[in-house]
Formats: sequence, C-alpha cells, structure tokens
Amino acid sequence: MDHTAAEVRLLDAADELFYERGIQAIGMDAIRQRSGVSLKRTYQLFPSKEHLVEAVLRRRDAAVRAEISAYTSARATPNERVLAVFDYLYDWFSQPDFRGCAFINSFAELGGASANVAEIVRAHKQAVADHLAALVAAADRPAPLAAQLLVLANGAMVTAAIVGSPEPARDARAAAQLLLEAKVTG
Amino acid sequence: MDHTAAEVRLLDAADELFYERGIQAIGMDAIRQRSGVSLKRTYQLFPSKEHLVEAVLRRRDAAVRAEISAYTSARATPNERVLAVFDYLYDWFSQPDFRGCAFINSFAELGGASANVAEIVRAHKQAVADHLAALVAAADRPAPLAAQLLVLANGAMVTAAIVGSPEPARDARAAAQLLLEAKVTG
DNA sequence: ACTCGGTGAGAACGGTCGTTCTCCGACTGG
DNA sequence: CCAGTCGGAGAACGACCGTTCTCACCGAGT
Repeated sequence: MDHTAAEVRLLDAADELFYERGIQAIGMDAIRQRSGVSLKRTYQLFPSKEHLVEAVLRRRDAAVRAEISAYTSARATPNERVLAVFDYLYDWFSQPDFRGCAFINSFAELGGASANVAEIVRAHKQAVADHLAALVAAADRPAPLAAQLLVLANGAMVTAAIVGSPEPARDARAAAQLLLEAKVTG
Repeated sequence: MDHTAAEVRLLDAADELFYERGIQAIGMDAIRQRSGVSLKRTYQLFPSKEHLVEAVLRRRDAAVRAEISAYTSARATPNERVLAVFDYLYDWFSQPDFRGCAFINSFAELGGASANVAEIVRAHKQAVADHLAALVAAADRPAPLAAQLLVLANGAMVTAAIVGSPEPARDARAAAQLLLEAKVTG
C-alpha cells in the first residue's frame, strides 16, 4: 500500500466515522482500525487529528459540490435546475445512514473551538450559495431568491436529520417552487 | 445556598458553557468553577453529566417556547403573528454571543450517541412545529405551510450561525411572507 | 460541650485520548 | 548473504475526563 492509497483509505475511514458518530467521539485508534493504516503512517500523512479533520471536510466539500452540479446540470430548463437541488436533497435524505449535513454538524461541534473548521464550513456554504445564485440568475429571477433557497436547503438538512424523515426536502421544494413562481410576477 | 439555588446556578453555568463551547468540550470542573457548586453537590442533584445535559436542554426548551409565544402573541393580526417568529429570530441572531440553535448543535454533537438527547431535540422541534401549525391555522392558511415555515426557521438558525450574520432571518422572513401570500390564492 | 449528618475542597481512580516511542520483522541494494 | 532503512504492531506517555473518596469542618440537636 503506497502513500496515496493509505491517504485515500484514511480519508474514507475518517469521513465515515466522523459522519456516523461525530468528530470528538472518534479516536485515532478507531480510524486506524477501519482504515488499516498504522498510526505511524497516519501521522506521517496528517501531522495531527485536526489536519485529518480538515482534509476530510475539504474532500467532502469538493464531492458535494460536484454532486450538486451533476444533479442540476442534468435538467433541461432553468426552473427545473433550481428545483433539482431539492430532489438531490430528497435522494440524499432517503439514504439509511443519513445523519444530517457533515458541515453543519462539524460546525456545531467544533465551530466554537476551531477557527479552521469554521472557515471551511463557511466557505462550503458560500460555494453552495454561489451555485444557487448562478442558477437563480440563469432563471432570470431576482438575486435575493438565492439566499432564500440556501436557507431552505440548510433548513431541510437539519429538519430531516432531527425528525428522521426525508419529507422536509419535499416541503422545501414546494416552498422553493412557490417562491420561484411568486418572484416572476411579484 | 440551598438545593434549589444550587440547581439554578448549575443549570445556568452548564447552559452557558455548553452553548459557548459545545457539550463534550466542557468538563465537570469548568461547570463547578463557573457555578460555584461543589462536585459533591452537583452529583447529588444530577447523578451524571448526561442527566445535567438533559436538564439543561429541557429547561431551555421551556424558555424558548415561552419566548416565542410571547413574541407571536404580542402581534395583532394572524399574519403578523406568523411573521413575528422571524423577527424573534432576527433579534436572537443579533445578540453578540449567538452561536446557533442549542438543540440543533446538541443533536449534531450527540444525536448519534445519546438517544435521550436526540429525543429531547426532536420533541422541542415538534413543539415549535405545533406552535407554527396553530399560527398557520389561525391565519386560515393551508396546513403544509407550517412545515415550510419550520424548515425556514431551522435554516435561518444554521445559516446565520455559519455566516455570522443575522441576515438569514430577514431572508427567511421575506420567503415566509411570499408563501403566506401565495398560499391564500393558490 | 458533644456528637453527628452533611458539606466543601480537592485528591484519587480508572479510563480514554492524541501523540510518540520501542522493538521487531521485512524488504532493498550490493 | 548481509547492512541498513523502513513500516507495522502495540506499548508508553502525559493530559484530561467523569466520577468517587478522603478528610477536615460546620451547624443542629441534646
């Protein structure tokens, strides 16, 4: 197993464990056990747990953004592309291991203690907001709608996690559709 | 200091510390230091840290619900009562020590590890949802609007915490107003 | 005055965590 | 075949946590 493979296994294992049980609840030994990478190698690749946490979040940021882009760009009309965001959320929330948004959870757990984590989370949400703004602009809707859609998406994530149901994605989608229509004539 | 006073000081101290820095990051010694209540007394009143955490969340649940009720019932018309929820959020988000919703944060930190915490958070959000449903019914709006308002409120809380600005409350309020109007004719 | 239940301050205990170190076996180049 | 480097397994370390214990002290009842 070369360094690249070890890094991938570490990031995979840490991402799964952090998401399932939270960051502080996972010890480095659990990551070693799931990844099969020794502690020595782990600390060569990531000099501290915080470095590993940040790398996990950065990789997930790229993955989530790519997934959202794939979902939205697969739709034909600008309106459908906006609403596709909430279809993406519904599919995600329906997965049995869904436990909320990893960025929101990480911010809740460490945002007060780690400025780096807080900044990564902020940048991720800003990137999603930028994507939404582009979709809104392409649909010729007023710019403030993008901020409202971001609130709806974040709200759907936390509400679905807490109530344990994917339905909030439908609620958010219905609200988004009404806002999309209201804005066109209002 | 009698038992009642000690309990209040403990709950005050724990609530502040948990909210500021997260639950797992706070040791019982920090709570003793801020509250001035000895460890022995603390463990007489709350047999474990988890008991204390649950008591803190339950007390905050009652306080938040009372505050929302006070805010909404102070308005004259049913429509204004619905929108008052988002004015409440704006005032809350504007406080300098705002760090998101304690229930959402606790769920993110412990929802996977503590079924009791998860249930208290779920019950709190359900109570807020019930309150919103009553406001929506009083305004003669269709019931599904309540679920959309809950998503907007939860989304405003996490978005405001992450971006460090109270503006998401305004975004959510504008969306709520449009939904309130759209639903009346749709 | 003298017990005595209960208190506070803080040490102690067992466990876990992040991180480092030790030791040993395995591979490499000659 | 061998010296030397590397990596793995896991012990070790120091710190901290939740919880309990020790012990000296205080106030109430007799």
